[in-house]
Amino acid sequence: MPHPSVVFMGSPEIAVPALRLLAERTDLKLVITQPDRPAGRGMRLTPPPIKRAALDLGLPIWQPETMRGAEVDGRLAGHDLFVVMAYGEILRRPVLQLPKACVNLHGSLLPRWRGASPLQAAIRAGDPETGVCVMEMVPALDAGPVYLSERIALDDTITLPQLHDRLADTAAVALGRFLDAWPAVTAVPQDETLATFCRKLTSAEGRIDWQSPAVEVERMVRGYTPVPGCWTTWQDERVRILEVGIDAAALTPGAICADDDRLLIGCGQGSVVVRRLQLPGRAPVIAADYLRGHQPPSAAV
RNA sequence: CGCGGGGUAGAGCAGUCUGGUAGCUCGUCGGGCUCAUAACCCGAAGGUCGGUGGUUCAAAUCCAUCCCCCGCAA
Repeated sequence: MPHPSVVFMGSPEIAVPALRLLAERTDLKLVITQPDRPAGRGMRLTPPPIKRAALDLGLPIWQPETMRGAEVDGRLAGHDLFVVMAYGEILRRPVLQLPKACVNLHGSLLPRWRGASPLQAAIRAGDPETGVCVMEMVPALDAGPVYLSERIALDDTITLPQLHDRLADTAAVALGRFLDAWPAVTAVPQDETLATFCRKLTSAEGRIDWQSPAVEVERMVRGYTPVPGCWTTWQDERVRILEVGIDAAALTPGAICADDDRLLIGCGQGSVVVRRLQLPGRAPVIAADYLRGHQPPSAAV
C-alpha cells in the first residue's frame, strides 16, 4: 500500500523522527498529542514537542484531554493505520478497532522493559543491546504481538541523551520497514514469561544508593541523566551528580575523598570519581573546577 | 502571578546583611630552585563587579527596572 491513510499519536521528542517519516511516506491525516500543559519554571502553558513538529509540517492537530470515548469523533473514521509512539495514554478497544491496524512503537526489545522508561532501564541494567519494536496494539501496556524489531548494540559508555537520539531515529527506521511490508506482515505474540517492566521514574528514584557497587552507580548516573536525574544530599543540600567514572579505590560507602583535583565517593564495591556535578541554583560544573573554589569536602553523603 | 538560588579576572568561588583601596584557590606569563618536574619559591599581567537609571561626598554593596543562567515542583 503506497500511501495509507494514517493517524499518528505521540507526544515527546523521541517520536518526532517517526512523525516526519509518516509525513513523508504516508497520507498523514491527523496528529493527536497531549494538550498543552503548565510546565517548566513559571508553569507556563507548554506544547508537547510533537505538536511543534506537526505545526512545522503543517499537519492537522488534535489535543483531546482523553481518548476515552473518542471513537465517536469523525476525524478518527476511515483510516488505514493508527501509529502510536509515547502518546501518554493506553487506548481502549473501541478506538483500537477503528483502523485496519493500530501499531505502537516502543523503545525496547519486548517483552523486556514494558512501560514508561525503557531507555533508562536498559542502560541501568547494563543491557548489551536494545532497540525499537513495532507491535500490534492491545488494550494493555506494551503487551501486543510484535511485527518486527530494529536492534542496536549498547556499550558501557552510552548516555541517556545519546540513546534517546539513536532510538528516535531507530524508530523511524523500524516504522519504515513496517510500512514497506504492511499489510503483508504477521505479528508474533510476546513471551509473557520474559516480560519485565519499568514504571515512569520519579526524581525520588534518582537518589543514589552509595551501598551499591560502583559499576551500578555509574550505570545509574549514565542512564538517569538528565531525566529523572541522579542526586545525593551533602550538608543538607541536594547535589545533582551528572557524570561519574569508576575507580578502584576502596572507600567507606558514601565517604567523600578529594584527591588532588579528583572527587571520589565510596560505593559498596569500589568507588566513583565524580566528573560533573550541580548544586542547587548553580550551573553544572566540572568536579575539578568545583574543587578550586571550595575547601576539599570530607564529610560523608 | 507556583516556590527558590545565581550572574565579581580565563575557570571555580568569597566579599553584599553593616556603602569607604577588588580578594581567594587554580590557570596564564616571567623569573628562581632542581638531574628533572604537572612539585616548591618569587614576581607579573588579567575585572565597565550582567545592563540601565536612582540615592550618596562615596555603590560589587542600598533602591528601582530590565536581560541571562539554574534548582524544586509540574
